[in-house]
Amino acid sequence: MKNNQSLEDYLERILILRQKLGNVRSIDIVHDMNFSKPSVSIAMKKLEEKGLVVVDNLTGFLTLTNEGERIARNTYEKHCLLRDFFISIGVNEEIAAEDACKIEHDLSDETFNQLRRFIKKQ
Amino acid sequence: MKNNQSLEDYLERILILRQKLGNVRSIDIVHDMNFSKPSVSIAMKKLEEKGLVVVDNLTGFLTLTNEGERIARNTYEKHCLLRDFFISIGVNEEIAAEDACKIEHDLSDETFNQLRRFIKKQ
DNA sequence: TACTGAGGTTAGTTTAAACTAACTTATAAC
DNA sequence: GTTATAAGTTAGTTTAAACTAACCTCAGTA
Repeated sequence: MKNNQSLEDYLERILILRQKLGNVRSIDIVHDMNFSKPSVSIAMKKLEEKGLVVVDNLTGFLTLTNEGERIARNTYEKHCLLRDFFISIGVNEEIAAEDACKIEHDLSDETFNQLRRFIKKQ
Repeated sequence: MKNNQSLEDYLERILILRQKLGNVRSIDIVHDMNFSKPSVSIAMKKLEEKGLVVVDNLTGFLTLTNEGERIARNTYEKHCLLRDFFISIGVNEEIAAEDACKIEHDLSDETFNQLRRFIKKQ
């Protein structure tokens, strides 16, 4: 996945909202991410086209496909790894989470792996 | 500086090319960054408007203003900090530099400071 | 039954940062 | 002195991801 930073964010957010709310609709993302309804609507359409999300016609409930779930979990795991690392070196929790959000899409797998290894060794 | 990621990159690149070439023109950035001439031309115009760069009419040489120099150095310092940290935990040099490039604009000052502290303590 | 509000869509706009094609201008080469 | 090349600019296009305004549709209620 290149150039799909924002779509990864949406997937991750669906994962997190699912834990919080059970079922997730577009409007929940609108409220949670502070995006406009059209922005989310269009993003969901793209995610459906890419086979990462299924939107239920009747209920509007969003479901992650296997691939969507995989990406969401992967992104979330990176997020947590970075956030917790930042917290562990003394960054305050809110800023740690913000910074993790910003860079979780950009780091290479190699750097993530080495960071994971490094943290375990600490 | 928010939303000026690419401009920071240009400033940093001017700083680095200056060390390598002495004088720096737009065309040097074109070759170094693999951008088109118009992209660089327009970026330099923006940097001039913002008072970060001066372009010599006759020679085309680019000079960083005090503020431009400050930003360039700051960005470069962050780049090196991240790159060296990644290398120190086992990431290969090329990937370390690439990843540093990608995230050097995004991390908060707080996180940079804590990272600096942490590295010193190691 | 008609109205209201919630959720979602359509159409068109904005912004940033890249691009190509085609132009200008000045210098150097023959 | 004409021509070719190098550096830079102008004009217009593309893409991604946001936006607003205005619409549709359906469910619940007065």
